[in-house]
Amino acid sequence: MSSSEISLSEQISAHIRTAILAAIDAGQLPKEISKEVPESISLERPKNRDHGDYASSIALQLAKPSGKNPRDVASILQSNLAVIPEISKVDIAGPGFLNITLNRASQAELVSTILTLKKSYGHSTGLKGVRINLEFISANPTGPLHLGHTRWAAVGDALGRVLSAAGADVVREFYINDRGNQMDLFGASLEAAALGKPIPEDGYQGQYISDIAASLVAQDPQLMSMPEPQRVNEFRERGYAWQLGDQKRVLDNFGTHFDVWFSERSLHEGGSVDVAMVKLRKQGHVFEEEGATWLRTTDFGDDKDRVLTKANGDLTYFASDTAYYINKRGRGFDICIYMLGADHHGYVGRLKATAACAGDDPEYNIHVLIGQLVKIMEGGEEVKLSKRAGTIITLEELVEKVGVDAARYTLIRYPVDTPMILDVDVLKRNTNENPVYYVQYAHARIAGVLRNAQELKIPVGLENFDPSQLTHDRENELLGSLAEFPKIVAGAAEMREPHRVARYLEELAGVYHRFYSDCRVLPLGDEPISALHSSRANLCAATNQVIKNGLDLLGVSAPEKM
RNA sequence: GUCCCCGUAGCUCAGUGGAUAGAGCAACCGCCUCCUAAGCGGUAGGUCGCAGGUUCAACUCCCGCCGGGGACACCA
Repeated sequence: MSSSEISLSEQISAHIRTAILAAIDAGQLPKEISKEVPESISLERPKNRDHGDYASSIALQLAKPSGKNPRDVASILQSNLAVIPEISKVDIAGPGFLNITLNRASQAELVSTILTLKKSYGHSTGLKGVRINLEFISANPTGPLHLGHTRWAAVGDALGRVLSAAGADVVREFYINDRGNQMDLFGASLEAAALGKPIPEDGYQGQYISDIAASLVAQDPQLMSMPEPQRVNEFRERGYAWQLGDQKRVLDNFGTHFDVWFSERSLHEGGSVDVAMVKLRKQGHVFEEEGATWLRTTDFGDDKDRVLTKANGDLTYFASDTAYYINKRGRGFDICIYMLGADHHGYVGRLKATAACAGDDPEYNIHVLIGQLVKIMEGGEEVKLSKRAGTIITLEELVEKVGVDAARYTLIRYPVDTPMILDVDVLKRNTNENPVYYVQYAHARIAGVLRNAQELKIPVGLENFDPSQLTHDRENELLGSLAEFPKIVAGAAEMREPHRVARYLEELAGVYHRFYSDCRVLPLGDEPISALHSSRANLCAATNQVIKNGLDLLGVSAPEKM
């Protein structure tokens, strides 16, 4: 790996570690602290610019074990670090922070790195070789995708992209609950609607049922004259196909794509349930009681044991879920990520216990994300949603109102474990209130500058880039932000929190706008073209690459013009 | 009753144990004879729900309260 592929902060971090070990060898620090020295020294970017480009609190951490004053420890490290070429100065501040200021030219080399790596700047290898099954949405094929599904459609897709960028081998999977009572109710509801009869008790209401029924009959009028039970079965199966096709179409328009559409039926027909049962029995956590077959999930912290097979011989949904998990692991996935709605939070304990019953590590092999509710505001008040009354907002309706970019971006920029309120009126506005425009505008603005640079025949490209030109504080700030990107992406992947990428982009856009107001990129009037113009244009190009890469991770477009 | 999530500026919310807790909006004051003003600068706004504990260091971790939301089936 060439040095340009290791970030400057990683190099500094490694230098600090070397400096500590050297100090121990030289007897400046006691030998006993060797085991206290972390594998990688964490650096942070100080909020306050007076505190340098990077800061480390390592001296504070090592002070106690080495029996020294933290400022003395810092002072020993300071002299060992000062000789490193990339570092221009090291200050000791406060109780013993090491504040490191980088040599500006070496920091500016980042522009070359970004413009060389292009799309892959921000990719990492933290999850290399890890096979991840990412399951999200998994709606019943009995109705349109609603607001809750939409949150997952955006966040799940972004998480998939982020995990891939971190090197993981990701398969996105949609589990189709196409088996059981709900499907029968769906079929019966369609049939009733077609015949003009009242929808059955607990059946599916809503205009969409009559719409589907009508188009099924229009496709094949003979449906109406079929004998029972064939007719209701046909309504169920054709309705299923219609609805699933509709969900696929809507998700496709939304930019969310799945690698696997996994049918619950296939789980049963393919024998996965039997395989799972055998495996669980072998692990010794299955027992019979009161005529039912149970899984002793309480062995692993669940609050009660769960039924696999009911007394009447039917399999429970829990049995399907369990078999599905074991099936995923059987397909070679190391980590199974589930993205579930808040109403499923009771599942977390049992899913983890299930994994443990199957002999897996519930802390590693399975990861459950619980998404909180999305409320929607329009015209200054909350839109009351009720499935029964048919006032649901679908993914498609939301996209019609605000567009794919605004919908995706807004849904992604909040952590999923907090309830969010989505204000339709704000999303229609092209102002700072709507952060997606703030970020996209930065991209469009830079694209405009670069177009002008080309027209003015300013030499761009790396052969015209001189890092020593970039000495302005704003340039330094911008370079610092650009350097953060790979860490942000890796952290977002590790924590399964794609919203961190969105927040970072807002920060980066802000830093760029400030740079833009203070640092003129293109020559003014008759000013001759200089190396500074070329170097700044390259800095702009690098910034745009990073914004583009970030927006790509969110599935949001990066417009050239606005 | 048990479990999960939340409580940070007037509002909507960020904040992986670090220094003076941040952003956008709303309020007020400024900045376009020249690169996109969908932008930038400034002022004002805080007992980080309350009380303990751990730590050199707590909005962050632990314990207990208070307040808000949600979940608890041989339902799907």
